Amino acid sequence: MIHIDYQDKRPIWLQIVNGFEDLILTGVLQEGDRIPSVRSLAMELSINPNTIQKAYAQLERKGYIASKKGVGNYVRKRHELLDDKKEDMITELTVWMQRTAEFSFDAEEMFAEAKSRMQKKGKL
Amino acid sequence: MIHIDYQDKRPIWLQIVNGFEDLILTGVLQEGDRIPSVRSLAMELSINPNTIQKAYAQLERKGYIASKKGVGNYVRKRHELLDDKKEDMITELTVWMQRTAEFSFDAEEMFAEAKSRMQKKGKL
Amino acid sequence: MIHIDYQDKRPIWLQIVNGFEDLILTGVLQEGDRIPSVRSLAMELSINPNTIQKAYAQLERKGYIASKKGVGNYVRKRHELLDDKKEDMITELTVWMQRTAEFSFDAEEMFAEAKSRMQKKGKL
Amino acid sequence: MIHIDYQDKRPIWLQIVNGFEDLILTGVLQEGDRIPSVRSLAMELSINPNTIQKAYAQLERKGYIASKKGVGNYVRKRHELLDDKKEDMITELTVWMQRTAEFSFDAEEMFAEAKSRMQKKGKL
DNA sequence: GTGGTCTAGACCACA
DNA sequence: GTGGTCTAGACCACA
Repeated sequence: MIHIDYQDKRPIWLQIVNGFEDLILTGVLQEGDRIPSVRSLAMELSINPNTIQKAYAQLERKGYIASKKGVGNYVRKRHELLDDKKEDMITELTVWMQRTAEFSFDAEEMFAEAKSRMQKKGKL
Repeated sequence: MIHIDYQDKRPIWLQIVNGFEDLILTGVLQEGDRIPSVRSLAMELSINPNTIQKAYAQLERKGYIASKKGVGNYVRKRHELLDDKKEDMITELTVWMQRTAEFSFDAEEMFAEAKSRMQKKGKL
Repeated sequence: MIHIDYQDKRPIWLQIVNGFEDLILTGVLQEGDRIPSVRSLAMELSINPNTIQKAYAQLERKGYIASKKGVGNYVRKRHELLDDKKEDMITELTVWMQRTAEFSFDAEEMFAEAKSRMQKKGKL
Repeated sequence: MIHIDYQDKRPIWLQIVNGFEDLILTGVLQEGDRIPSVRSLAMELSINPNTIQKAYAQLERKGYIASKKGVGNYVRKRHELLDDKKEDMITELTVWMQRTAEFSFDAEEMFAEAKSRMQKKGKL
């Protein structure tokens, strides 16, 4: 389910957080599903349990999962999470757009260019 | 000229690098201009000279400035740097757009929303 | 593995960078191999950890190694690096050749001479 | 006669040394010619006389010029200098060739490539 | 004075 | 323990 890339600059705990976020937001993991226990995932990925613990704590803080002591960790409702994600991504884009203005770049033109690159990639 | 924010997650040397990049790319600092000496900027910002040194070494590596022992640091030609910056920002946007696709978000709609937020900010 | 020559004009950090470049390009260090930790190499060579740190940062920037906090430094893929090296060496040779032209020397003749000196050395 | 490039990574004194070496070896400056006095060249290039002094001392040490106190600096015989230069360049090439061997590159092929690049440049 | 290198040692995030 | 950042301070070449 989760894959760790040691070349990736992100710390391992963040890769795990982002991995579960994606699985939940894309619907692979559904509301109410149980995710692996700290210890079993630690075994599976050959990683220190502390690192998994840190990732799960973060996921809970962000509202993606709920932990029940002695029972396990469960995926929470997805709809609001998606809205949050969208909101975050719009904020990101707005910051990006402010920078284009700073350097007098044409945001529309760059948006079109990015879109065409997406399509080329899709065709590969 | 340069302002350090200790709340900022970025290390100090990176804030300095980014600060000068902006000053150069926006044209505040022109080709051939001399930037403060390692020691004088260190004094001004109450920062260790080694940290400034690291930032300046990075700026030289990226092609923003030319360092000469016993002389100082000078701003280099700006045109190519701007092209590089634009290219980097398009790449950033393409990555962002790929994520919208992942979650089945509508990139066009979000782009329009970001644009309208920009305009609102401009009116404030 | 690495040897520091205090008579060498190059700074220590550069000697370390060049040392690892050679070990990687010649295949002594293979893709995925772990190189010594900053502290252990510092101890071994009786050098300040900061100096090793600087060398490793440079190696990462050049694409030779990947650094991970709390994990270590690992050798990256070698093929593209070799191509880069070859390209650099051709550029060097081209510059050399331009100088021969400047003084009306015969590059072919000098190339032959260098080759014969190589062979003599090989026989020693 | 001499031109200083502040973008050049070489220190100023070395640029002056290399500048005169070229002028002498290419025959622009002939045996017995007088080169500018320390002070006049310092004035002309807007450079500290100490820097010129250092360059001239180096040139004398290498055998390119002879200084006569209170009279000036004069160019020495050229033939042997040219031979020295050629010898130095062959040594350089031999070192380069040893590195090709280290990485199992084909020196002949690279030599041909460098030559073709020279020709392309010549045609521009 | 100016940039570049290096040591000694501290502190932090990550694992 | 491991890499990354930063301070304090010294020394060197260059100008």
